[in-house]
Amino acid sequence: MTMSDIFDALAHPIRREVLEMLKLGGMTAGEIADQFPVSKPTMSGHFAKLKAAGLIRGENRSGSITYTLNLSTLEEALLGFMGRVGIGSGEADHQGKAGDTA
Amino acid sequence: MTMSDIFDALAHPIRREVLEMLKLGGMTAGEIADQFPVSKPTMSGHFAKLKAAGLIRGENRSGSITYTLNLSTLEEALLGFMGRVGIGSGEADHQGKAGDTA
DNA sequence: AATCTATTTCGCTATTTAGCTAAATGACGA
DNA sequence: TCGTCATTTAGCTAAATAGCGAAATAGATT
Repeated sequence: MTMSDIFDALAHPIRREVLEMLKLGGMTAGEIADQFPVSKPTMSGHFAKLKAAGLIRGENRSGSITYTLNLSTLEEALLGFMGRVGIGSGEADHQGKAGDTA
Repeated sequence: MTMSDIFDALAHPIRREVLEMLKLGGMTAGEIADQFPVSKPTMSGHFAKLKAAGLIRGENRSGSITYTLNLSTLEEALLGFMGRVGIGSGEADHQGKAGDTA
């Protein structure tokens, strides 16, 4: 659940797409896997990374596993990083704003 | 400069830290490299990736190279992705800026 | 030109990641 | 229990990534 876990998880296009799909609601591992041209074990590995990063949650529901998006983790990580590089609301850092001498 | 380039660039902690450092202003390659416990050739490789992703710009200034943060690329990518997963303004899919699936 | 400094490119090795098939696990229905 | 479906784990290979030291390049300075 560290910051690096999260950015590692986001590094793979398939994993980013999985997150996008889950935006619309929970889906089972199989349903998700069917949308991608890789094997199910490979997809299972992607799910494991997303789960390790805290970006999705798996719920065991009657024989299959439904994954749901954990939006708050993602939001916290991305907004936090954006703040640190100076994007968005000024809650980035407490001292000098960008723009002074290099 | 694709979406994947950007997220690949963000995957490495050193590269994320470089971006944070540059928030305060431009720095030369050597100045940046001195802050990290890896060799200069290794840092040079990190700069190359950040540059390929469009996240920094290098300016040749009197014998050394000053890198500056290209905030707009980063902002566009992160806000775009956040929009796609449903973070931020309710608008989910704005305009696809990256059609990469590789 | 010769040299010095800053940075990158070139080989090279070690580690990590992504993908596969095959086998194992877990839950469910007959 | 037996078989079946859904998913994960195990074991492997190929490719990508990160790191290094040595050498090459590019600008300045002498």
